[in-house]
Amino acid sequence: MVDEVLELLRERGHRLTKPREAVARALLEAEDWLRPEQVWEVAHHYCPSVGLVTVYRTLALLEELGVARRIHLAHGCHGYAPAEMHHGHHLVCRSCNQVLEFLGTEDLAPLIAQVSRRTGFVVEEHLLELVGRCPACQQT
Amino acid sequence: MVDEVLELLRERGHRLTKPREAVARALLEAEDWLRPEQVWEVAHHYCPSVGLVTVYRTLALLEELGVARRIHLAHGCHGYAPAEMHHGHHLVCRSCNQVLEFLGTEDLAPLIAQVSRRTGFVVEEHLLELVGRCPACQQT
DNA sequence: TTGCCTGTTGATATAATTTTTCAATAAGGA
DNA sequence: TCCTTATTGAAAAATTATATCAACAGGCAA
Repeated sequence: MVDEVLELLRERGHRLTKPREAVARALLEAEDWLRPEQVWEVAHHYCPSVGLVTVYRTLALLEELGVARRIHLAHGCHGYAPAEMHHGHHLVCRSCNQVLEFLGTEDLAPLIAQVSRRTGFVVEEHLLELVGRCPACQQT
Repeated sequence: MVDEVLELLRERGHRLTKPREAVARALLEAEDWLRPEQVWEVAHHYCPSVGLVTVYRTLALLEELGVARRIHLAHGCHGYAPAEMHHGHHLVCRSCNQVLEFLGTEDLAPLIAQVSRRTGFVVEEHLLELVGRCPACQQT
């Protein structure tokens, strides 16, 4: 899994380094999306010397390679999820900020095709965020 | 238009102030979404003394009232659009960052209803972002 | 294996954006 | 008009992300 990413890096002419491996590993083993700083905490475990700056750089690189996906959060900072995990969309609770993934990408295909036809855009990815209140937070 | 917002503010127990009116006016007359600083520039025109901090506070308040909608942009900062304008979604060009609005909310209604039923979430708003390349940027 | 070239890194500084603090101000009811 | 208190604006602080640059290390060639 991580190996495939490292292989991809090499193919594209990037060097294989410990920091990059650590960041890739941290992201890929995530159960959920992580904020850059959280990625850093985990990556740190694999490569103690890794700096936060490199985490940012590597996440951007992984996004470019299609391995990571950037998520836009309600409160302004960014999160990243492994790309294959994020073929679903997310559901954010406005109160407790929990994020639930749900599937349903195929429902959007016709819409995307239509938009693409009308605007000339090549749509490379999409993000559907539903914001609301989870069952627990509705009771407040 | 602005009057309705002011009325809504009063109904909810908020005070009617020049800065709030200026921010509401700036946002409502926008052709497109604006970043907080852009809102400030326009609001400034209606209330020269208004500070950027108040713009942030008022935008948050307007969002709470359902008058403004927060938009999550690719590069991390936020933008706001009048709520009624933003019943469409947006299409972001990865290269030049231009944002196009497009309609199609009704297509999502069944999906939202289904998710709501399955998860127990009350979905209050949604955001669909398509990211890709605009016709001009495809040629690079 | 050794050495070299150059892509990468990490620390620091910097930038950009948003939030907090708090004294002064002004809205709106009495 | 007066009083209470929500609201404001300026400055400071916090947060998040990026730029700079000398030191380092990956990987190819010899």
